This record gives sequence, structure tokens and C-alpha cells, in this order.
Amino acid sequence: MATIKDVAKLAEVGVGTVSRSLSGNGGVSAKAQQRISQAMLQLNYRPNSFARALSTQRSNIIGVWLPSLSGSFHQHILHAIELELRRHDKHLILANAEGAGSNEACLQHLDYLIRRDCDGVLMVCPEMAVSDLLSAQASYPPLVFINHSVDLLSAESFSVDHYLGGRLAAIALLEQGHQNIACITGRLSAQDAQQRQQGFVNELARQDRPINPRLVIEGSFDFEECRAAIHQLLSSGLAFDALFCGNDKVALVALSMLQSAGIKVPQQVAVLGYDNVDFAAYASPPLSTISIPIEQMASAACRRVLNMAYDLQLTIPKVESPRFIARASTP
Amino acid sequence: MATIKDVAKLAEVGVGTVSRSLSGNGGVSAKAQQRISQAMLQLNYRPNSFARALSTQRSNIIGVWLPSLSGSFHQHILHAIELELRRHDKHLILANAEGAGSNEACLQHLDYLIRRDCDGVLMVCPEMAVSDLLSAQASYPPLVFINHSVDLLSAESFSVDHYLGGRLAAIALLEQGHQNIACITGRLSAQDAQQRQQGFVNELARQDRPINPRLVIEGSFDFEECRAAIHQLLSSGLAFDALFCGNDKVALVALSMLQSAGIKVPQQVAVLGYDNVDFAAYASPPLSTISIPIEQMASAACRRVLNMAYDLQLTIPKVESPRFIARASTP
DNA sequence: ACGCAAAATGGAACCGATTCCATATATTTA
DNA sequence: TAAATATATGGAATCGGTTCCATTTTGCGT
Repeated sequence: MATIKDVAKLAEVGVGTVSRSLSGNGGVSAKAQQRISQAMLQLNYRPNSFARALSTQRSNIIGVWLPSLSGSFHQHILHAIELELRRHDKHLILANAEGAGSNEACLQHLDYLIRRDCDGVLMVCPEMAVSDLLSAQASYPPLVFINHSVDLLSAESFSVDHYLGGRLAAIALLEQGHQNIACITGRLSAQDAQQRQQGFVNELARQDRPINPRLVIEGSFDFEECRAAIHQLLSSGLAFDALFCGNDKVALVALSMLQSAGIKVPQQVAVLGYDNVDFAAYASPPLSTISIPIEQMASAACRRVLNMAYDLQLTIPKVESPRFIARASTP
Repeated sequence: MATIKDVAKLAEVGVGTVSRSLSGNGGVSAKAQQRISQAMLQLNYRPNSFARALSTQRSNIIGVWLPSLSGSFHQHILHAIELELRRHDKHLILANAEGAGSNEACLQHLDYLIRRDCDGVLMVCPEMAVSDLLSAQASYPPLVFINHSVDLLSAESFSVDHYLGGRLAAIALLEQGHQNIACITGRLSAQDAQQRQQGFVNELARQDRPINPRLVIEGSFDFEECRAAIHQLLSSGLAFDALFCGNDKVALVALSMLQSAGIKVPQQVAVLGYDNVDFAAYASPPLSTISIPIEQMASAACRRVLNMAYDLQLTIPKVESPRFIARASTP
């Protein structure tokens, strides 16, 4: 592999001149430029990214920490980040913390990224302790949180108003006149699931239609666990005519299980999801849901970390509010 | 940030000794080791990955090139790769070529990875020209292909027997006694879609039940396009009692559209998918499908690239054959 | 206690870029 | 045309590791 010295020699200039030509920010005469470009082409020169990183103390790599690679939610986040990073010619190193149950395990995965000398890190960490996030923030390179609001780090947290999302779900179901509303939440140790659950329950209470606590089941976004949660609800013998699910995945499973049990959706039970994943529109019946601006949130976070890591001034879009999407799974 | 020199000074040893202690492969006395560890701890030392990469000419980074980040197929591949790489303490740089239509655009994305000096690259490139793959193979670091068999590079291609997958679909539907079988394929410019299509059609012909060409529609895995393909089939007026779809996504959309059109599944039309994604089991009705060992294929490819890039001898698992999974969407 | 092989050690040279500085060349101004 | 200024240039020092080699220390056998 040709080095900058080879180029300099062939072009009959000094390495400094080649370097300046490369970075484009110094004075290089047209003749020199010409000869250098020629030489680079001829040698098929490609600058060595490590030498550059070592010298500039900048890797142009952003680390991305995800709690899982399953499900459209994280997929959309990753997609948005990748797009934004490539736009700025940065690279993306991925860490998937799937299976890392404990806080320490999570931090280890973070360390895995840090070891690579990322210029910044984006984290989607619904269940980590705030104290750990704070100390990570303090001792590491720019760290930005996605789908998590850390009060003390509001400038570095990008989330969606899940509380409002929960309220919107309640409002939509109440408007449709349902009497017995059930709810399967996500894991309540996750901030987002918690918030939307609160919004939902509080809005019902506010409208004097408090939810029956026995109709609230804490689920999770794992297939088996959410199956179990739905089963629990179905076998409880309690009547309900609407079901709000913690996310679309749960809702789709619910749709399937309700119908297998001979229950008509939406005639007997209305089902409402959350997230508005791609599949929601193509479920049978198409799933009503609360749409949230996942990619917008991820882009905003990504631009924030770019600003911090590279002293840029990218404008950071406001993250929009959740919206109710009416489809056939609710009447 | 502390450097190896700082550690050496504090531990009162030479940098060489620290380096050896770090790599663990040289002779370092217990005393020295002790003092060095102590110093590292005290300085919170973390080796600089670029300096190391520069010196060893090895980045410990593997690039992963995906044609898209949507859909479980690529998600599972990424997941399997990430797992395998972390197991060997390598890092993963991601390039998503979504939207890169042309071959050149795809190669540009490959270049984006190469610029980062990956030690090897994994590519999922269903639609790239073989000649380009070959020349890329020749001029770049170890390059391994996933879900694509390149005849001239069989040791570097890891795929699934999609031809057999297609045949299994035909066999299953014929056994169930269907008379008019329809088929919505993926984009036939993609090798895998092509192969399974061929297997399907050939097996039908072999059993003297050749498919009606008008019941074969080339679709794609994009939501809108596959919607259009299904619509085309439904509005053709042609009768059919079974539908084989190019993947589960298409099948799920088909399920939804058929049922919306008042067609009972599986009583009037049986629906068969391909891939066995998570959701398949939770569709309404649960989707029969052909299961393929996605993660196994990805792991195998990943281990191959690790072997090539780092002179390892990891055993490479055989990639299993597709299997028919019977669920409620077929009788 | 002595000699010798083996183990441990320090440090220079190197990896391939960037950047700064002193020098050389070109351009403008009086 | 000379002086003053602006622009271009080469090369050394630097980033933080690894590795090789010459030298010192250690451990062992007699």
C-alpha cells in the first residue's frame, strides 16, 4: 500500500505539501496539486485512517449502543443514525447489548465502544440507572441518549413524549366509548414503557374512568413473555372490550391470539398498538396505533452528538409529538 | 489520557516491558507485571487503538455491508455477525447501502468501508454483478459474501439452498392438493429470489402440475410494491387456491389483503411464506412458511472472514437446509 | 562460588499521517 | 527596481503504540 511518502517522492514534493493537498485547507500551487493528484492516482493511494486518527486525535467514528437488534424500533433508529453519519462521512461502530441483563454488563458493552476510541457515543438504554449514565457522561467522550430523558442531561437526551402517547391512547379509546379497557404494558423498568403507561392510566382517571388494576398487566417485548401476558389476561375471566398494548409487536400477537380464541376484532375487543411499525398497516385487521417519530428522534440525537464531537452547528430538529393512527383494529 | 510512556515511568520500567505486559505474550517478571498493573490502574490507562492499529497494521474491525436495514432478514444477519465478532473482540463497522440503486453506488459504499481499513468485509449483495464482486475480491481485504453463491468464490460465499427452499414450497402445496397455485416472487434480479422461484416452478413442472405463468407475479420486498403485486393478482380475475410468497413480509401483507377482500385463509386460499421471521408465528392466522437458517449462514460467513483476516482456524458450521413449517395459513 | 543458558529489560526504530516552522518563491506596492 | 508582503514548500517533530536487538539480571547445575 502506497504511503504519503511514496506520493511525495513520485510527485517530487515534500510530504507536508501532499498532506496539505489532501486536507485541502493549505496553500498548494496548481502545479503541485496537479502532480500530486497524478501521483496519487498512479499509486492508487489511500490515506491510512489510523495514522490520521493518531495524529489528529480524532477517529471519525461514532459508537452506537443498542439494547437489542430485534424489532423495528431499533432498526429504525439504526437506520436513521447510519444515514446521518454517512452524510457527514463518519463511521458507525455497533454494539448490541442484547442479553446484557445487569447494569455492569451494559457498562461493559459501553466500554467495548470506548476502547475503540469513538469520538462520541449514542445510547438507547431504557433501563439503565441514571447514576451510571451520569458518571458515564462525565468520564467518556460525548454521550447522547436516545429514547430516554435524563433530567440532568436534557441537552443530551432525545426522547418522545411517551406520556402524551399514553394519554392519546386513552383519549382515543374513551372516545370510542369502551367500557372495560385492558392494558398490557412493556417492562415498567424501562422509562418509555413507564411513561406511556402513566399517561394512559392518568388520563383514564382524569376522565373519571379509572382503569381496573386487574386489567393492567406488565408484559415485555419478548415474544414468549408477551404471549404469556396475553394468555394471563384472556384466562383471567375478566371482561374487556378494548386493549391497549405497550407496542405494536405485543398488539400484533394479541390480535393473533384474540382471533384464535374466537374473539372478533374490533367488534368484541378493540386493539390499539404503539409505535406504528411498518407491519401495523398490514396486520389483519390493520392495526390502530400511536405513531411516534422514531427516526426524527434518532436523527436529532445523532446531530447533537456530531455537534459535540466535531464542533459543528447542525440544526437539531424538534422531535414531534405522538399521534393516534386510526385503522381497522379499533371501531 | 495516559500513554504507555506514563505507565512505564510510573512503574519504573521501559515501554517495551509495558507493551509486552499488555500483549501478554512476552517475558515479564511477576514484580514488573505487578507494578505495571498498578500503574495502569492508577492512571486509568487505556491503550490507544489507532496507535496499535498503525503499528500492527491491523484494525480489528470487520466491515458489514447491507443492502438495507429494514426487515428481519438483515436484522438477523446483523445480529449473528455482531455476536460472533464480539466473541472474538473485533469491532463492527456498518454500511447500509439502502437506496444505492446502481452497481457503482454499491461499490462506493464498499469503498466507504475500505477507507476505514477494515481487516475484512462481509457483504450481503443479492443484486451485484459477479464481475464486480470478483474484482472487489481481488483488490480488497478478505471479502465474504452472504446469501449469494458466487461460483468462482465458493469458499467465500455463504448461502442457503434457496432452490431447495422453492421446491419444498411446491411439494408442500401440492401435497395439500391445491389446484391453482399462484406465486409472488421477490425481485428476480436478486439471486436468492431467482433461485427459490426456479425451484418452485421446476418442482411443479416435475410433478406434472406446471404453474400458470399468469399466476406468477414478480414483486419486491418493498411494502408498496408488494401491495401492488398482490392487488394485481387479486384483480386479475384468475382463480387460485394457494399463494406462495417470496418472503414472509409479502405473505403477511397478502394475508391482510386477502382477508380484507373477504377471502378466507386457508379455506379459500392457502398462503405460504418464506424465511420464518419472528412475526410469522403470530400472524392471523399463523403463517406457514419455509424456514431458513439465516443466523447460521451469517455466523458461518463471519467465521470464515475471521479465519481469513486473522489466520484463525475456527470451524465453520455447515449451513442447514430449508424446512417447511406448517402453521394455520395452509390447511 | 562460578559459569552458562534462559529470562527479563530498556530503548531505538518504525508504522503513516499532521502540523509547525524556517526558508524559498511569487506577487504587490511605492 | 527594490522593498514589503503574501504564498508555497520541505522537512523535522509528533501522535502512541509494537517489535527487535543488545544488554543486564536471574536461576540452575556443578
